[in-house]
Amino acid sequence: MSKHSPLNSIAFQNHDHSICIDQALALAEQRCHQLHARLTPQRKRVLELIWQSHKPLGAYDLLEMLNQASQKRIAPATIYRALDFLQATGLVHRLASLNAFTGCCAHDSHADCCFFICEQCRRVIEMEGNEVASIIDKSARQANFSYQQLSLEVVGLCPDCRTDQ
Amino acid sequence: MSKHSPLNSIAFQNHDHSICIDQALALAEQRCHQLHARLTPQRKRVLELIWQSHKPLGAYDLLEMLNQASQKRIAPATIYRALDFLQATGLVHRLASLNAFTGCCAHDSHADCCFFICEQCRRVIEMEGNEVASIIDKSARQANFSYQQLSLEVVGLCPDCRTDQ
DNA sequence: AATTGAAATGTTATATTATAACATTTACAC
DNA sequence: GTGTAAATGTTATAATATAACATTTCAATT
Ligand SMILES: [Zn+2]
Ligand SMILES: [Zn+2]
Ligand SMILES: [Zn+2]
Ligand SMILES: [Zn+2]
Repeated sequence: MSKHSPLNSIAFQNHDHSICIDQALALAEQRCHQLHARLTPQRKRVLELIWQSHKPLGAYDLLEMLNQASQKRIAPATIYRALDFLQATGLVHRLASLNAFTGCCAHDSHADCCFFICEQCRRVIEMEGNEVASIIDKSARQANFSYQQLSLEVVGLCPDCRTDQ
Repeated sequence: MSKHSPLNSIAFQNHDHSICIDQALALAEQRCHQLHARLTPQRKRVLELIWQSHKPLGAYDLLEMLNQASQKRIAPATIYRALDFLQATGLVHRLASLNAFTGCCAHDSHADCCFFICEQCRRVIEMEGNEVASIIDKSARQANFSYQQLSLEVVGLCPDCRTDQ
């Protein structure tokens, strides 16, 4: 359960992050091809920036990074459109509690993810396959609530940062 | 399990909401007294506005309501300070996915709440005592993550709205 | 009752995040 | 190559939230 893959939520472990990046980009190409969606250079660039680390980035962070990298100025709408696309294709998540965006690490499903957010170093891991969804499902059924999507954001300290205390 | 109480998350059921309001305000008085915190008229007014329904309100909604009710103009900072206080005393929750605030319905603990949000009528119920926290706790231990607080927001359709489809 | 220090509120300005509306360019199917 | 839809550019603005400092209110102490 700890093979090196961005899909295993290894953000809190020491790892060769270039592999995360490579895999994420490869997945993006593949996914977009399947969906007949266009991973344009701009969208790809945004995805690359998001994958520079496991720390979520705000839209204006991305904007600044893009504008420093090239000469031409880009406007917020451009970033938000790229982010909309990446979310729609399941390549990126928005973390509501941070107003920030992070690459999707999930193997199977982009939905019903659970995020552990380190409040100190800001790194995030994405937990897949936890039992939360099924519990919520049960609970929703009891309440006669038709559950469509959930977002679970857990704040705390990652292994590194908790020992630094 | 369905006695009338705002503390039972009955937002999706027909109920006499004035009882919710009364109980919420009574709890607020009691809680603030215990904590030696001051439930000033302004803070109380904000809490009353939030409890007017089970639909979360944005800070600027509250601002507008306050400013229409009285003559003197109030600035955003005032609202946000009241909201900060109400959150700190555990009387109000902020729903990150909505940028909005809702009265706390929890019996015991203000923490680790789970919200079911109707995407159509906007009403929200707060689920307490579900098993999510313990699962997250287990999952966090496995990941060596020291979990401090979680927020779970589930979007879907309430019983009323799902039949209206 | 006057003093006083902390808490609460007022006030002004500004930061941060996100979207609307319309023009232009680009890529692809035909 | 032409037409069309998608993508991007551009400008303006909406929506949410906070910073910084002045003033007022409250309650404890003298
Ligand atoms: Zn990595
Ligand atoms: Zn950390
Ligand atoms: Zn009610
Ligand atoms: Zn509803």
